[in-house]
Amino acid sequence: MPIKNRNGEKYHRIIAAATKVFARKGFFLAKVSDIAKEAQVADGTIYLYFENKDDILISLFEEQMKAVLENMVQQISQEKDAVKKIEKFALTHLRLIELNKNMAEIIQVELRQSSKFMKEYKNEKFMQYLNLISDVIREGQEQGLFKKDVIPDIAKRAFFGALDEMSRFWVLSSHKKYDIETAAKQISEYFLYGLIKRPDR
Amino acid sequence: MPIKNRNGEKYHRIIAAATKVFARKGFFLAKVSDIAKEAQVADGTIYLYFENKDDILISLFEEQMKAVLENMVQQISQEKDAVKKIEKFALTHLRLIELNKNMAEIIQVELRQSSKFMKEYKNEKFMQYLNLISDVIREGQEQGLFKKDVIPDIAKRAFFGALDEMSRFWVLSSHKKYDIETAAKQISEYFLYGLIKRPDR
DNA sequence: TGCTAATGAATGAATGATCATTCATTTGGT
DNA sequence: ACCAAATGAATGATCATTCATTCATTAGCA
Repeated sequence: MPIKNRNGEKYHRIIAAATKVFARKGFFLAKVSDIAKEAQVADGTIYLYFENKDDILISLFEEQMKAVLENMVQQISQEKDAVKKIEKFALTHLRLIELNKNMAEIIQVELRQSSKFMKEYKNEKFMQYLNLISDVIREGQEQGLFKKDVIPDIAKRAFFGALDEMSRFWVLSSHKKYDIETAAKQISEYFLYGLIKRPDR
Repeated sequence: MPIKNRNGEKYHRIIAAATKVFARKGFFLAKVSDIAKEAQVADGTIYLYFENKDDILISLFEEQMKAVLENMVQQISQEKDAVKKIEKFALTHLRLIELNKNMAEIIQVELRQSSKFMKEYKNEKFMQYLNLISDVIREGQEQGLFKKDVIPDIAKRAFFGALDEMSRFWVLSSHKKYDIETAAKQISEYFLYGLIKRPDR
């Protein structure tokens, strides 16, 4: 009954297998036995490490978002300038997607659903990730760099959403017409300088 | 066997019921019998109008996206200026969300999944919707208004993603801290003029 | 050291619950 | 009376989860 060994290699093997299988089929169409097969364990073994199927998904989020968040904090802190931080965020985010498509796909698709089938589960880590953006924007405003009428809580979602939609495109269509660097550059450019040639204001 | 009456009132009642139920529970957790109950028909009646559960979802998309697309084309064509068109797009998109939360939720969550469990189904209408944005951007570039180094196929996703993430927030958190008009204004402002106070270029 | 007992991780077949779908029957309109 | 439309109980397939059993490892003891 008590779940054991949340650090053992088998635990991680199952997480890795689940990441693959969920990405391929989606949470609902993925069978626990698929995950077991992919991880090369017996079906029952899964339940020595996880409470149930939902718990696999939640654990997977927690594990990966923790890593993603830490990495982003680290990357951003290397830059002083708010403008550079925004650019770095975009680049780091898209690179991450490139690096781990499976995880990206799960975060995009299943994360969205999570609130629907896991009433209790609030994605704390994700909020923290989003708030990195608004913090940078506030910083830029304090430095007198960014317009003060920008609402950081709206801008953070807009910026994240832009990156996220771009990565959805990446993940779903297997062919990359543009490389990561170009996309990241473009998107931060839009947000920082706008589409218009010579702003009147 | 042959499905009848794709225009009858019962057909539309079922679509409406499905929209409600899918939005509440998500596609996979929604039971066909839930939809039947909501539509006040017998379970079996559903199968007089739809091939199967998937077909309900697909039909629902087709119906609603058609309306959404037509409406947006109409709204945008009212504006001459590319800048105004962008602003109008944002406002119209978010208003639509506000107006029909259930549909918005389904489009956001289930649409994403669709490619995973309906291999054949390519969301043509959605691509058309996205392309409205890139068309406007190209138009703006031709008018000499928008920067020529903006890549319309990237920008369309960025802009749509920004709006979409905003509406996800709306749909999931029931409390609206900011009104539609403010959000739409902010987001188009970011894209058009950027976050930075006095652009050097 | 050599032997037996105890442990608990791992297994995978069996269980039981849950629906999507079907179809024999009924209803209601003409 | 006829026929299409509608019904909803019955069917059968699909898994998530359980649990009796196996097996390798460790502990205890002489």
